[in-house]
Amino acid sequence: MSKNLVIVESPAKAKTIEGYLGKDFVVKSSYGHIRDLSKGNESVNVEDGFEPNYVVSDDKKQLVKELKQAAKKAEIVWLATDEDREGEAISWHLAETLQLKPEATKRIVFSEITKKAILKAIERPRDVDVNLVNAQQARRILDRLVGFDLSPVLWRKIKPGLSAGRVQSVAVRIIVEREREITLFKPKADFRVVGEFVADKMGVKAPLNKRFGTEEEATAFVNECIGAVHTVDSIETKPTSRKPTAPFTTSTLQQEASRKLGFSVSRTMRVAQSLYESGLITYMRTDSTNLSDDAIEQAKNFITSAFGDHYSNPQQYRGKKAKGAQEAHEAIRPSDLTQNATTGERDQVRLYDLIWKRAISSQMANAKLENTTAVISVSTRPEAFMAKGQVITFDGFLKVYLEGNDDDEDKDKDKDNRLPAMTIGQELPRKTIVATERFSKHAPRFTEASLVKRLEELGIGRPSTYAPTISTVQKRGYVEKGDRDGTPRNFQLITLEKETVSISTETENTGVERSKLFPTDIGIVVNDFLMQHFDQIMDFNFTADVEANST
DNA sequence: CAGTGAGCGAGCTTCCGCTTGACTT
Repeated sequence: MSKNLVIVESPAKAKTIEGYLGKDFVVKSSYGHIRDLSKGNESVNVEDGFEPNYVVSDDKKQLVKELKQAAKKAEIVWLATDEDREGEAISWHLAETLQLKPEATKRIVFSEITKKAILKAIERPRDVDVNLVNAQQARRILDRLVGFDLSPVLWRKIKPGLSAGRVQSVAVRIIVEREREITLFKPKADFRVVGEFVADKMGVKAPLNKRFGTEEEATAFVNECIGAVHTVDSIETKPTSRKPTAPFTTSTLQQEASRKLGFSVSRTMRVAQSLYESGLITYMRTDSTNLSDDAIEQAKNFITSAFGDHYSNPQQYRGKKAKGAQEAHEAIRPSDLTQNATTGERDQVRLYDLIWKRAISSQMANAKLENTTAVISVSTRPEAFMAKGQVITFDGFLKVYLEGNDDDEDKDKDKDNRLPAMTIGQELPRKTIVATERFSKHAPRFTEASLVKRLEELGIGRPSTYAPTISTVQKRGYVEKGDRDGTPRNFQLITLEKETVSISTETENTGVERSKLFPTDIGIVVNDFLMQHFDQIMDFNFTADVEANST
């Protein structure tokens, strides 16, 4: 029989690690938590120091029995659950439930699944960290008390089957408040002027450096451009650069799969899970952007041989951690970075492609660009047109990957857009000057993925709960994902062409929404009720502090 | 006399966070 039993949280991880450790080690999985608070009111004794009552859940009874037997046969049990608050608690629950002997029990941690990291962890065992376990218990107990005290109030006052909780109720609040903001929003119009000139036989479009608040001012400007001479006053070229983005965490993967592939957050997680179980990617529930040394080295070799030395820029992404991040795992990356594609189901192929590109590009050089601004004057007015061009002088990471953008107007930000040749003092023939009435836009409604982003910024929820939280608020009927057709809106166009000014009214479609989150009537009623009577629990900081203070 | 409807009581719902399958649709 084996001398050593190692217990980890995930069975896929167990399989990998067993391969690293050899025949003296058996590696088993706890499949997450093995115990939880009991179901009823006796689960927390509020009268007696909030004493929790834990039970092994029915679907874990068989597993606990097996682990107990395995532990009995082993000389040493290694508790190798994740290096975070929940992982520490799982180790403690295992020690209690399996009745492990302290002298034959060791706690080890590692945040990457490489042979080197595992062997190093085995050399440096420690004890279970009681403070971290207590932090987890406080978090668990508080979530139970909040959820199970508030929800019944909603059953009595509003409707049976409703729910409230530290995380979900704040998620609903965010959606409701954004909707109110949008309802109250009054669009403001201004006039933006664009001139089109001819240089080197090419058309150059250049926006004016001033916007006009009223149609009168805009019309006056366009009128005064009749017969004006347009001269190139200055040309300035500035080098800039763009940095690649960090490899994926759960939340950035969900956002990018939503933008680029149109996936819901649950679809992203389902597909990522299947890639993980096939051994193709690292763990998909993580808040860390760290890469293992092995992965960085592998990326460096791949990039150097595929694109050349100057495309490689090995680096670790630190410093912009999400609030409350615990970094028990690596970033999400391909297990083998030299494998640039996978086969199989279409969703898996596409998500793998995204993960590979993001990980590889994170280890590539900055892109170098040159931004050129030509100032084109108007002889009759003090304002000037600003023609902007951009040339990519070295593509760097852009060769592989460019992060998506939530804002449609920024779409061309990274395109090559070269200005035609011009010289200072040159007079440019003018084709047209057009002043267009533009309306300001309200803050966008949330998508599933942008709500996850917001929750993460606020430090609310964890990688394993973003997708379930999004589905809970929809299942309860607080929030609906839906589309809205736009409504037509008129706007004015003032055009100067061939020294003649014309004014026309055009129509645009505004307010089109696709796959956005809308609060329902019941969502609004529940939110307002909770805000009125339990405002402390609805506070963003309260709910985030529960997570932050316990680490 | 049998079926109907009003009224009453009992039992249920619910949290967050860690993991996969085992179930339907």
